Amino acid sequence: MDHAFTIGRLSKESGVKVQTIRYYEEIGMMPLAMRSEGNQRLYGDAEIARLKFIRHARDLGFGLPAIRELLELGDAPEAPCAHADEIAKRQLRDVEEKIEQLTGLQTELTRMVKQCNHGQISDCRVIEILSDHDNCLEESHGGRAHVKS
Amino acid sequence: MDHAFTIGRLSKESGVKVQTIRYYEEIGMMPLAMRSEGNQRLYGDAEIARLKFIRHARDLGFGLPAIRELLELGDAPEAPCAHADEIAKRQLRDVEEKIEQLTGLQTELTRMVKQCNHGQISDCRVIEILSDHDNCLEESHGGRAHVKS
DNA sequence: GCTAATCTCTACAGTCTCTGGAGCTATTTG
DNA sequence: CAAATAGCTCCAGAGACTGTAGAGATTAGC
Repeated sequence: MDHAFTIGRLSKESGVKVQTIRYYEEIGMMPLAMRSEGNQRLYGDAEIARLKFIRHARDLGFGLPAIRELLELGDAPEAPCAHADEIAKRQLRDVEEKIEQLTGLQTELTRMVKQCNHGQISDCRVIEILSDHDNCLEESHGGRAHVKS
Repeated sequence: MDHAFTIGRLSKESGVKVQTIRYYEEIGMMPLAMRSEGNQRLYGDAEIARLKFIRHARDLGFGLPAIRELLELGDAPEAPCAHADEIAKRQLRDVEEKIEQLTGLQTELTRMVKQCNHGQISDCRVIEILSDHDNCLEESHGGRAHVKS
């Protein structure tokens, strides 16, 4: 935990590319790293965890602004609750919604895999099924849960 | 079912923006549309279903390459199941993994919201939850979610 | 100690997936 | 039939990377 390492090692440990790490630093998702005598970035274990977190959250479909908020919850655990609570609640709603939708897809994919028993996919109904799910379409907040808006 | 309609109606019915539909055509996610005398694209019901499917899958965090694969399952209904089965299983694994991670995050966020009601978030473990997931050796394929909110 | 291989640095161009605008044409409707 | 609406193509830009070039830093082998 003591000896710092450079960006290449951080990249390997976290699974985030070197360029991406520098990009995250640039946009403030990662703190400004200490520098060595020769101007190379130096990191510790905390950065590995942070990057793994970002990577997973990205994989789960969160946008960087959302992830930034989640990171803030961890960065300032002593902060007054009002704001954090609001963020946590909003993220929680988002997460619950994602789970719900994914569970629906899981069901359909499972059925499909079952139906697909080494024959032909003559009645593969993924498209039908997913496109007929009108109920989960009109979502409150304009559909895609992402940045922007 | 018979009368064709133009892109605006398709957009409304599917919930996908006009520009995005044209973009999908450009990159081959949607077939080249027939054109009217005046060069306007004409569509039928099949396109509505296809676009709804794409939209849902995007909302769920699938990348276009993955969606393309899923669409192929429906486009080639006479194809032998082997490959399709494999794709479906892979997507299913991906979905299950996401659900698992999201559930962990959900638990943590719920806990935080609860704690918030009583004072402060003394130990926020959001990062830990999502950063400790080493077992899921990041896999490429199409899981990437580029949706941002 | 010197050199070659291997990072790392900055800066900037390009990709992917949309999204929006300008300027013009087609269609609908009052 | 003119105005409003919708569509067309082409182009720019945003978000989140990804890759490349050229120069400096670090390390490993001799």
